[in-house]
Amino acid sequence: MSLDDRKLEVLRAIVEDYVSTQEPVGSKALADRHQLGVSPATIRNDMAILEEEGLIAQPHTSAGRVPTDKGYRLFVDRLSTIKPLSPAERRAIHSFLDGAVDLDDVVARTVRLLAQLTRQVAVVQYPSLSRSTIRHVELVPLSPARILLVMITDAGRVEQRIVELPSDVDEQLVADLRARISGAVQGLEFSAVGAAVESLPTAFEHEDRVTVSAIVATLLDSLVERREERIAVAGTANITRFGHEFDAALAPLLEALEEQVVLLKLLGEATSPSTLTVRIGHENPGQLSAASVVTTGYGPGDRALATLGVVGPTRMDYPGTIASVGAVARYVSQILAANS
Amino acid sequence: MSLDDRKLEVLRAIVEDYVSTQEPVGSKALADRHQLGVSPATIRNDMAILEEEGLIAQPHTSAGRVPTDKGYRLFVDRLSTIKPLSPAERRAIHSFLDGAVDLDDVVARTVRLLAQLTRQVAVVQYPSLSRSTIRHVELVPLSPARILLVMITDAGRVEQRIVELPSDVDEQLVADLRARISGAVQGLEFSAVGAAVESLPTAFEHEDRVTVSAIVATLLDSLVERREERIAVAGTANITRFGHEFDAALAPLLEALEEQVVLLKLLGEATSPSTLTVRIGHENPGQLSAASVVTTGYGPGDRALATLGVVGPTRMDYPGTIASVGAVARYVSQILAANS
DNA sequence: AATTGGCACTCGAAGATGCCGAGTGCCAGA
DNA sequence: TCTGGCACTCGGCATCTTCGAGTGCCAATT
Repeated sequence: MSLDDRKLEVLRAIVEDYVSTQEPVGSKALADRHQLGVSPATIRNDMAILEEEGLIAQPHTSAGRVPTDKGYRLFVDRLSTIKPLSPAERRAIHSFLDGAVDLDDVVARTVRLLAQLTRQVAVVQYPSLSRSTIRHVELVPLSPARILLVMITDAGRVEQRIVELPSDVDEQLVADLRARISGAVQGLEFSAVGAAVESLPTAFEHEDRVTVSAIVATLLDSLVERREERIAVAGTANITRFGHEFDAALAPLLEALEEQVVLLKLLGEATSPSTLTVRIGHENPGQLSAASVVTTGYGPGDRALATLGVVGPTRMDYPGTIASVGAVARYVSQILAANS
Repeated sequence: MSLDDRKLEVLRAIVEDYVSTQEPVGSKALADRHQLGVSPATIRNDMAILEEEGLIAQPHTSAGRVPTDKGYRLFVDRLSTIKPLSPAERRAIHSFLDGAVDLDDVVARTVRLLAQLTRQVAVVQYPSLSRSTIRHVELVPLSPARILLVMITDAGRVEQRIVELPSDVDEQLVADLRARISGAVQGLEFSAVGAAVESLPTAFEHEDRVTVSAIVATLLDSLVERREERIAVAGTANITRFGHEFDAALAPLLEALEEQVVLLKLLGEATSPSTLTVRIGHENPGQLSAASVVTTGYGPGDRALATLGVVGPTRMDYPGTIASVGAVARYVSQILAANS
């Protein structure tokens, strides 16, 4: 027996009720709260079939039904319509983000906004260096043997590193090198920088090559560094609302949220802002197999420089969360585009 | 009746047992586990007096005693000796912090180290700008109407801001201004910068004053900005170990740890690394009245630029925590001093 | 063939009950 | 001042009972 429309309707009703009440839902409650036009007994038969299909389950014999991960998956893929944001939510997004003064501020505000809108845990990756292009490179001599290397990306991100040189270096050389590096890499993607600067040292006098190599090496270093992937998290206090399934699993979850590595895996590859990824329950790596994750990419003008999203219980309001994540990603992208 | 030595010894025993077992401790257990040389009955009499003094309390009639905030206070002030760190802990501190490449890295490592050592929540403030001195100021023209302002402090912190100018400006003026600002503020504390640059615009041609004022204003701005007080937090997962008192109060605690304002109040004024502050229970502001906080200042060569510390349950291992916080602060201070 | 009402059954949640024992306070004696 | 003895209190725990929500199945109806 296949799943006719009414059975799917029953599944949708179960998901919606369970999300809002956080309690297993029974056939009677369903008949009362939704206009399905059939009696509880009929619904029971449908539920038996949905259960056979693995879409819903009973926590224990005399309880109502709860959607399984598979059930949520079907709901998200085929049954849910995008819930439009309320005017208040739209206003919140604009007023929250409009005051941002620089990139750090944009990210900080975005993550807090998302946490507040979705009442879940928000995660925002800083625009990735490797996918950004270089707007400007600067070398500033601090002392004879110390140089400040500054890089500015098209997303407004400023990276700086202090380079300790093996020997003193004169200002003329620095200025010269600055001009050459600038010329070589301006407008390039970071991922292409390596090839572009590789041959630079050979253009210099032999005695200067050590110095030049040191600077070039640092520049390359900072491309692969830990800071390349900074991540902001907010709304961790919301996990207390995730429900009793998490009472025992709080520690692993909190640990996961402090681990860069886990978070990066979580956010995954940046997708275009118009595509949105939903990962449900066991579709996530181990520590997070009881959670769902909604992510999408963002960046100036639809170029996905980084990923943002939220982490919540599998029993989350998918349509609402999806709408919020999408709207925020689009608006942040606009702001970044305006600032370039 | 005053508190003779044995009663204080009983209090110490109660604190130590309660900290290690997390359970109210009774007279019998005390007599068994400590060599007090008296019988349980005697201990009971002593406990009755300690209770009258408000140093210990009974959760309910037929339970053992638990130290009150006042009891912990007395324990910390007069009964606890500093617990020397284990060699393993010393090694951990060194190996953890020695690999740090720059200030951000030092802070990031410190906060994780503290969380790991104390198994509590660690909080580290970035070296405060206003108490730092300026090592270097740089102005980098990015485009005709855009300048990058970079400031480097003696703690190695690099602050940068992009200044949008009202009109184009030529490079000569920028270079000139750079030299003047540099001369005026180098070596000064940030808090003294305002007075030092105030009169700068008047030294320029009338037509340039608008530009100069804009740059000076941004410079002053960045002194009072939100980023002035960045704070790193780690070990939030440890709150799950804080005990059942916190089960209900998890959300407020997590919220407090995300709120800059609360954290700043928590860390308070930076004290010298040799002084250490312990705030117990209700001595803390509202949301944290169930927690204890151990903080101390740190900075290059005993100049307290910022504060670091840990937040834990009132029932914490004070001697151990105090030793860890102190040792970490001292070592970080050394590292900062070495880098200046 | 699908739907429905009826009905017996299951089983967890929530109380009620009773016991156990840790811990106390008090007292009389050393 | 300390100690052993003793009666008392009361929370925790295990056990038992009750209650009812929810189910599956079946025979009757459409």
